[in-house]
Amino acid sequence: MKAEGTCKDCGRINEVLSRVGDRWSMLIIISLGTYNVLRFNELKRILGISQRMLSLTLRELERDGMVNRTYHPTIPPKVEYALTPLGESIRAPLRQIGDWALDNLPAIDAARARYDAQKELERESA
Amino acid sequence: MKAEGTCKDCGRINEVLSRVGDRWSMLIIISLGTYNVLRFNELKRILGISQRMLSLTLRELERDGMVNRTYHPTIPPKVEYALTPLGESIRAPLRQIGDWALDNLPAIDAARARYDAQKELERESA
DNA sequence: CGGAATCCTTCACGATACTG
DNA sequence: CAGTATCGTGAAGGATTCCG
Repeated sequence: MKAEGTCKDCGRINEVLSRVGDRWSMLIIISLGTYNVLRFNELKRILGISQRMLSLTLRELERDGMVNRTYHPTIPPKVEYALTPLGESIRAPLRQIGDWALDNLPAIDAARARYDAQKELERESA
Repeated sequence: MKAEGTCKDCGRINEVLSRVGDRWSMLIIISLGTYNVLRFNELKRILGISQRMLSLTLRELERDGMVNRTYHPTIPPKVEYALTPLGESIRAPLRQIGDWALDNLPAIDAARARYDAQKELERESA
């Protein structure tokens, strides 16, 4: 039972947001946006991601049409990854969130400090 | 070992993005943005979320200063949740992603269909 | 009504080893 | 080099029960 009471596309939108909000997908998109083209092990080294997760995440991104995979049948083999136009197009809204995060991290940290201090007081008075 | 090779704030930004990308956090923010004020069980009913996850997620959002919790010591008790200004402020960038998702869902679906069909062909030829 | 505590299952993820 | 396959663990999340 899903019960998306808000709107009927919320499920799909959330699906996309989950993909974007996913740790590795986002970092891969950012990296490819920055370097344009990267090989498998370059991404692996840059992100500090396990082979397994990199392989899985890249496959998802490729399937969703966000990333282009180019296989060069040389020896040793060489595989290059780049953003598709679709992948490029998500960078702008992604940056919006990133900018918001940067702008509001201090506020979030302050809120957390307040919250934790308050809870601490409540616990002492018990 | 975290190894954020991209930028030093990437860890924190990703933290925020994970919160936003999280299924329930996002849906709660959207719901509170739509209805302004909601009680615990109203949110529960609207979202089809378990008590446990709703409680945990609301606490996180409150701690981060995104959501305001108001306790009315009546009988029976009544607790109301609403967005703080900080919570309100994330709605705009969130909408950007939502709009992107809506606009590009057909492209994503098409890409998936292409990908799956291609993989199917490859498997047949084996 | 609005939670907190407990239990239990699933699975996301990393580490490791193997292959073309 | 660029993966796939397998295994083990911790954490996420639902169901249930109890409490102020």
